[in-house]
Amino acid sequence: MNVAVRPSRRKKAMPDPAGLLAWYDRHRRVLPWRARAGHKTAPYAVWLSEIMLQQTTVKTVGAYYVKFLSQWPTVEALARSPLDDVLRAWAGLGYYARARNLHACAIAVVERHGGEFPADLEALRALPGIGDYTAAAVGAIAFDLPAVPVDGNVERVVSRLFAVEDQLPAAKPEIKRLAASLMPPARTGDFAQAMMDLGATICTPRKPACALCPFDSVCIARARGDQESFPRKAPKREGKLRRGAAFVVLREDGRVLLRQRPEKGLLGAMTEVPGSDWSHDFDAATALEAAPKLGGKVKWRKLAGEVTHVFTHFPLALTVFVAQVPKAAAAPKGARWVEVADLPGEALPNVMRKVLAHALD
DNA sequence: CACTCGTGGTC
DNA sequence: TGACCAAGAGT
Repeated sequence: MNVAVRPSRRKKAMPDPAGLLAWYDRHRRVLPWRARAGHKTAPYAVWLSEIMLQQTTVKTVGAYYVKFLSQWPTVEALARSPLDDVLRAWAGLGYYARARNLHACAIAVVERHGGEFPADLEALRALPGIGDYTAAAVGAIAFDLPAVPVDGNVERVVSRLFAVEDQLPAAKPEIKRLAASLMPPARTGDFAQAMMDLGATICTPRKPACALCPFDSVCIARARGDQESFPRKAPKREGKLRRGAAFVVLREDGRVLLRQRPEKGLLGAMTEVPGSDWSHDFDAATALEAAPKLGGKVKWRKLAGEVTHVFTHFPLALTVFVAQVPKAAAAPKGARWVEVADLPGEALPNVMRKVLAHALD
């Protein structure tokens, strides 16, 4: 049998990870959690950065990362700290289950692993808040384990390199296989960060800078000229508007009434002003039925306009009511009075900061 | 698999 | 200006 392959039908050369590593050595970004070339960031710091970077931009994470590392220099310190302190420091960063899992993970690392992150993918994957991506990222970046983390950047790079036609998320297994096929025999941590830097700076969602890409000559989508069409994605449907009421109670001594949200679910365990449920059929005419009970007669003033906010899966419009109460007014069960000057330090999600700004302006 | 879960920046 | 996107995990 003739096994010769004619040049015209020869497959394109495979992407060479060594070329990517050489590109990385010249163009790697300087980031707060990234050690200088040839050095390793401590596993705790790698883990902290990876949790914060989940679905969150590098720019946004920067200040939070520095603050956390300063306030909790070790995993033991974080594990010892009350969850509420962690939530206050996390306020504004979003996806608050990450903060709850971060704290739970710190405790688990102390209890299960003596305060040292395990250099083992399965053990990492078993910790709270660590999924496939983060286990591979910490394993590779902190320990150079043979693992390829696949995030949105890597999905984009790989789907273009190989022109993966299947839509996300169905294409994830294939993209993971293809990504793993590129893994170099060493420097897996640098390779992981190189793929992400490439996706963030060259292989961008729109107008990728292909001429500067180390994979330029081997990228199938680039050869076809339809790079921007990858990765293919299923259209996502939009959430319906929900409405609700928020109640800002201002006591004569300059304090505001706050309470805690339920531990799970939307904005779980975070602080809020009292309010109604948020629903599609909210009726502003009966909104005051949800007002906090303060004893005696309370005169509610409905503010003009609404506070709007957009969550990932639905937009929200809140009608804000304000009331002034005497200094002697007691807080309802589960609520507490907080000085206006102390509001910045509270575990208030941004939607609640918008409400307070609207009411206290 | 489909859905929940925040926020800020970009074009 | 609204839709998309950002180092995803849990259920």
